[in-house]
Amino acid sequence: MIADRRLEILRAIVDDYVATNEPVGSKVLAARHSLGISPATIRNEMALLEEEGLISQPHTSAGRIPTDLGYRVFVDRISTVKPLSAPERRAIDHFLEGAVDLDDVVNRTVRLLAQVTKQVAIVQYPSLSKSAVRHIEILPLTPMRLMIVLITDTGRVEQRIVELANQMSEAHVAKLRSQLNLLCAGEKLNLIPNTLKSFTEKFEPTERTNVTSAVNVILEMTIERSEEKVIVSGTANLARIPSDFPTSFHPILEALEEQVVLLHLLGETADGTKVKIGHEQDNTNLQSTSIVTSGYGPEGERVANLGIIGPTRMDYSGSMSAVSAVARYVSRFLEEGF
Amino acid sequence: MIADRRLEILRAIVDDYVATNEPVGSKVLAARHSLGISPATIRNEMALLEEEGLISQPHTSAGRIPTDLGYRVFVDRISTVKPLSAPERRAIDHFLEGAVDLDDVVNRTVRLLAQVTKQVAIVQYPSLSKSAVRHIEILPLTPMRLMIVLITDTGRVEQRIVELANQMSEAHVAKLRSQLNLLCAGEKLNLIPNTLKSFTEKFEPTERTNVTSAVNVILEMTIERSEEKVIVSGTANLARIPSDFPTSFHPILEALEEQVVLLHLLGETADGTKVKIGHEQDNTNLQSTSIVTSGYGPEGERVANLGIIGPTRMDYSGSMSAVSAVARYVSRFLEEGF
DNA sequence: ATTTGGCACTCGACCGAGTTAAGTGCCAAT
DNA sequence: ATTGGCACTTAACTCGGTCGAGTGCCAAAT
Repeated sequence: MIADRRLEILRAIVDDYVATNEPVGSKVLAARHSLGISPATIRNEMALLEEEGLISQPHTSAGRIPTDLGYRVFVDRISTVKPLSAPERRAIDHFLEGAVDLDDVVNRTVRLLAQVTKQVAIVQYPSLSKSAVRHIEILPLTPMRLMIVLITDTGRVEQRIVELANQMSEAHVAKLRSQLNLLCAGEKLNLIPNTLKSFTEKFEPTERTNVTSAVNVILEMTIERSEEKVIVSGTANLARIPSDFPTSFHPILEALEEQVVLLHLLGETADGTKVKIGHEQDNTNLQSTSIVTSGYGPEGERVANLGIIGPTRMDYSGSMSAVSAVARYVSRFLEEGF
Repeated sequence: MIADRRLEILRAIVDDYVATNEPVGSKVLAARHSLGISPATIRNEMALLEEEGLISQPHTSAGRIPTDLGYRVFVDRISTVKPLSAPERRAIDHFLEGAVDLDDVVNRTVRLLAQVTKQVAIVQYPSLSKSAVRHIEILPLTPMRLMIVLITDTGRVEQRIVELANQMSEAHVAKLRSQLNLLCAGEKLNLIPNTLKSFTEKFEPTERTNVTSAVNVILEMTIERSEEKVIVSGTANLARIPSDFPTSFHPILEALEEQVVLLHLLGETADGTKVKIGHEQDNTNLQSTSIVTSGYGPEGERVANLGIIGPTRMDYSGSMSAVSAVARYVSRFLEEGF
């Protein structure tokens, strides 16, 4: 069990280091924070903290900086929820007013998050697989071509074009449309494959090839896109980081352009705010960054994640508050429908 | 009139400087390029080039680097179309195979462009105002709420939700839908406001308020979004630039996140490949960057721009070839419909 | 009239030695 | 257990000196 005082010192180190980006020594620590304790005592405690692997020295005659483990302890045991400032509060309470569609919601959210946290923000689109079909629209473009539009109850719209093997009359298209909607409307996307299993059997043999092509495309739309979409904002904030640039910079920018990597970073969708620090996350290129995420969506069934990514040396309290506040607000907004 | 030989020297300077990122002096110039001329003569010519403002010295005892004006002359008078390499050629010929919708086309394009040019690529979505309505779909979500989906012939889909003042029956919705499509199908988006001018008059007074709300939303969809969408890829390539980072970096990343700024950078949509070098473009934060753009879209009526942005010190020949090849290819692809 | 080699000059980049300041660990005293 | 004192370590900074790439100019050569 680590003594309380030692934790208090760790907090002071983290605070100072985050603020100044410089290894912090015993003297300044004693001066800046009034811990009624002399530098010498602090030195002793620091030696112990180092033994426990929570802090380390870049070189012999320098101050200490927190290790990943140190940040972890800080996040889990020390950091308190930092209340948001009044302007932040206000921004979060209003940023979605007048949002016009899902794209708009997601865009506003990611921008706000980047602005408030001064980090790179990431927002995942509400996952298709957990949302439900609102409507399927079929439009004949030419007699041999259909456009299929899938609209979900989260307001998302997907469209796809089907090439047909045979001509298809307006009447047949209308029949297909109404049958599809009859079956699928209100159905969760992940259940659609099941719902449509014996769908083609309702049609006469001559129509079947066409219907099958159409159905296949619809299935693709529901499944394939469960590889979800992610958007990013605030990359400019990276330039604030004073780290050793060319080295640490390229991989981060690269990761931010790869949907797959980002989805992996965001991780499992779940309630609550999660923090991944440095090496805790397995992407070797991003081991000096930390990620703060939170699920969002209707109560009980979080449909997607949002979060921020920044240097391990970040303001965890502030970031966590902001991320969870934004997640809460977006959830509420989505629940009410817009 | 500038002598040919002097231009030849300018070309050599540009080539070398782009390749090495180091001011180039008379001696290496004579060595690397076989211009059958001694360093001393080159020095004389360089002095003249400097007088004309095409090159400059960072400090007295350094080599020369091209000025913005120098690059301009290079681009206008010297640079030859650099043929694409075989792999580049091949990549460009196939990158759109199997593209599934407009988003997909734009995404693939921007990524390819970034990859081929090793710069940051920017692609503007085909502009709505110059495309035409394919279909307008109206879906009743609840009796008091409609979803309107607008599909254009470029394959773009926009959706919006309308809150109604009064209930609206299925039959009325159907009437509205068919009337709208009758009038608007095939119509250019920018003509829609005109087309719908006296549209409401076709309806009975009791329906009018609802119809008006719907029409207003449609008008919004056609007009408001003429502020077009732009997407970016290859920001990671910025990290390759060896320039004085923190200074020049932040503003670029910032610009890349601002749709408005990007649209301004892309400039007017027009045929042919255009180059803007350093100060030629008025954004004070981006004066050490150059932009290579080209319009794309169906022959004769280019509907949008695409291009790349990079340091003034860039491979203009290569970039221009790549940008125009990609633009040509995408145009063809869009023309054929996909 | 051009081109060229030679030469003196300039100025940033690089190197090494010396100094400084921050910080530590340990020990003896409180 | 805490503290002040002290010797020790080491990165960062400063400096003078050297080096080398590059220039401009001039007189000789073509």
